[in-house]
Amino acid sequence: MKDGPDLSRIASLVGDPARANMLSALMSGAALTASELALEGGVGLPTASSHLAKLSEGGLVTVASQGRHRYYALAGSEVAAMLEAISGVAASVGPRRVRPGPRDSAMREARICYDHLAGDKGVALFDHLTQKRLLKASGQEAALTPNGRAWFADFGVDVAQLENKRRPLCRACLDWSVRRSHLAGSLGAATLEHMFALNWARREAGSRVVRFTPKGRAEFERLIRA
Amino acid sequence: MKDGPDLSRIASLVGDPARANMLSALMSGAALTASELALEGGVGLPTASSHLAKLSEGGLVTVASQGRHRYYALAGSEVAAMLEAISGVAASVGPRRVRPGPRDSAMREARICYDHLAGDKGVALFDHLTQKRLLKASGQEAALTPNGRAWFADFGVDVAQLENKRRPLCRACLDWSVRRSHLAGSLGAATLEHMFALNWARREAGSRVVRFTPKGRAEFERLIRA
DNA sequence: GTGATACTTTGATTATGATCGAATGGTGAG
DNA sequence: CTCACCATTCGATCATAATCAAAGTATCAC
Repeated sequence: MKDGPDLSRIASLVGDPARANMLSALMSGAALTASELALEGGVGLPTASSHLAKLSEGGLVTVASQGRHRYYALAGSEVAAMLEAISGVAASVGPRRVRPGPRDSAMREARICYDHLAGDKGVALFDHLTQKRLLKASGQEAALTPNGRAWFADFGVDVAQLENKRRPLCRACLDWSVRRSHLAGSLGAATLEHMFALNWARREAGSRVVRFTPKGRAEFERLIRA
Repeated sequence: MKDGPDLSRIASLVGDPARANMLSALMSGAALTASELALEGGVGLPTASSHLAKLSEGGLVTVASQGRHRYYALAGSEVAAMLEAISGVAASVGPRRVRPGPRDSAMREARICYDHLAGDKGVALFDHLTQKRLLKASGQEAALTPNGRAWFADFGVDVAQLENKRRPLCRACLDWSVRRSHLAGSLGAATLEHMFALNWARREAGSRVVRFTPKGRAEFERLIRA
């Protein structure tokens, strides 16, 4: 026994309902204050503070003090990917959630995953990119082809600028609702950003749901049919 | 809050040290009896039994009664993938494991992941396959090209027979030590099986470590250099 | 049948940690 | 400087669940 890294240490951090809810909220990619997270977690401020200290100590979240606020955020996309993986299992072996509900179906169609697009729409985009050989994916790695570079330029995303950053340009992130990959990395983030700028979609306040406008929906369809 | 599936329910199952050790042991892919798992978990038989009941109830493991033995196994590769994802985070933000130790480096080189090859060797194989366009991977999905089919036939794996099974032929599984993908699915399992049959490697008793023989190491090198 | 083995259940104990009220430490506004 | 606000720390309470001993159930060997 005691092979490999200590699973239980990390898992038990996620294993508390209050902390799990906080982490879910942080999956939106936004940095939230302790009070906001207390609300999300359904606990009092002192309790939330103690939880956040543990998460921070455990390396799952980072904290940035800004004036009298302290902003908490996920420690990285790796943590986000892990949370998606757990969500996947929870959904498949899950408690057979009785009524999916409208919020749930909206989440399945399009949502934020850390900072990029997930759900049916995210997977559809990823599929299109790989099928048209605009993107070459192997496992969690992914790389743009020359054609892909042109495609994104045409769409309006400045790939060259993104490449200067330390963060990987393309990543494949496993989607919990569809169980297939969607585009992550700085390119994934920039793409979603651009869709917001084009007014194709907007975020629903206080949730991970991304709502497409009728126009946006049509344009998106056109984009991935072309 | 209460977006998506219930993370904490699953995570808390993995969050207990005894259960985490048991699950780690099951990552070897073998089905183990309750007494063996009690040993792995470092707890008494009654305790282990209670843990196993919870894991089974939670859908993480399956149980098969055979005579007076009850064999427990991971519920599926999805659960295995989740455990690898958690391992990845645990390793990266980890408790700065002081001494990696020989066992650890052996695990990094080659180990069993559920039923296929993981570690440096597993990733090297996967890289070779995708680079030579023998395998086309996109996210967690992967598909053999015609060339790839020939390559595996040449190696000695009967692909056609594997395709009849319900289980997917190819999958990409994220490796916790290397953080890149290795080959999973029935093809991944059959490949490792064949390597054992060729005497290229054997399993170390009571652990996930796969030890390559000198001959096996050389042959493997040749295989992925060709 | 009897005894032995493999496992689960029950019940009681104990330890861990989640929770909140009250007090404390910083930060910004006036 | 003082007040208001955000957040953490402390202290005490309380609930959950991990643990094992002992008893119970089931299967196999003979």
